[in-house]
Amino acid sequence: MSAEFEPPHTLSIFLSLCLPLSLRQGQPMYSIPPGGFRHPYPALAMNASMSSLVSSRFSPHMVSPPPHGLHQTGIPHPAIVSSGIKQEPSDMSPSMHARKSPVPSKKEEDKRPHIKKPLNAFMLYMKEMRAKVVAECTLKESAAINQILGRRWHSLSREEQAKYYELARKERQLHSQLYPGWSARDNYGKRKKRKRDNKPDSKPEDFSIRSKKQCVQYLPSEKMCDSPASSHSSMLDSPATPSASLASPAAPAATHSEQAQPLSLTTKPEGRMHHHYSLAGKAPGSSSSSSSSSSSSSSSSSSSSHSHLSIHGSHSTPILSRPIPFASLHHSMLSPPSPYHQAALHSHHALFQSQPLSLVTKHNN
DNA sequence: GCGCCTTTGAAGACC
DNA sequence: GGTCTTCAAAGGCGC
Repeated sequence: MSAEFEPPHTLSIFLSLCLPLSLRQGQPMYSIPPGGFRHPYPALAMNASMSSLVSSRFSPHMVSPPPHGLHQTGIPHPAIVSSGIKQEPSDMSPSMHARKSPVPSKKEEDKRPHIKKPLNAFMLYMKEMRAKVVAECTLKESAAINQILGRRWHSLSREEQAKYYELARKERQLHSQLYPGWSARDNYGKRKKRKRDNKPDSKPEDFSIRSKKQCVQYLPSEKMCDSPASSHSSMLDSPATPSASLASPAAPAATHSEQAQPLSLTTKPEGRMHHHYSLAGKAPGSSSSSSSSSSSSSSSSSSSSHSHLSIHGSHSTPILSRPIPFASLHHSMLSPPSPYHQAALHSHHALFQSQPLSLVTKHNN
């Protein structure tokens, strides 16, 4: 029923969640990409200002008042796609009914609309900036674009990042309001992600050797795209090896933010996109990991192309297992994950700028 | 046509 | 509690 087009509670939720947002004050938070925009919460996109507040995750046809439009529940979430992954919710009859049936059969489960995860801050940033980078760099491959965006992300000011953190937080809130029962776990396995190294005969060091292309090498010098390239290049290829920086106790005051912050460090061994350092008591170059340019990712035996940096061992021998994005180094280590920690962050700003390479090592208590 | 690549962040799973 | 894994977006490319 279209009568439910605008569930009051939904609107109020949206308003309470999103309107206070002091995003996009100078510029549109989400520029409209060539292909049209996708709105995260189309049902809530009542007006221009609102729609521009939230990220875009739905195709235009979703944004404009759909003929059959909204689900009976009146809460068509952008994150909803029909069973298949990466599908546009064309005939969407969203989510809610998935949750209505308490014990869905397997068949129903397959039909169950796919409620996507809310975008995190970086994803929101990417969505906004992708087109820009594509235009600037004439790059098309997302892998390359994402590399650039990743570095740009870290070059953002605290305030700028905070905007996205805040938006992401609100998105999560809204998402949870709309889908109280939803869990990220619901989407597990729906992506048919890459096959892990669970092949019985795959050696530990094999999993890093992909027959497919490693990834797109983005050439910084060719374009004005992203100067940081040179910086991280110098940063990570520099004598100051990751281990050196790892050894740095770093961010003494960042006690709070150390929690569960995925640490990343991507190195760019000449000509390669990255390889992974494993510092678990071994030198980066020793044995499995970075000895060759074969982009060996030793990390954990089961780790994928991006496992997290984990610092463990005797609390003094950090292990770097996640590909460490050049610029992300300092961010991961020094910057709080969210605006919630901005205060503390603020005090670290100077350090952040002057000490790009440093890791927060866990000190045993 | 599916999956990988690549990025960061959030959250679930696991130990 | 700490670590690991998966997924979210995106589009070119390999198989």
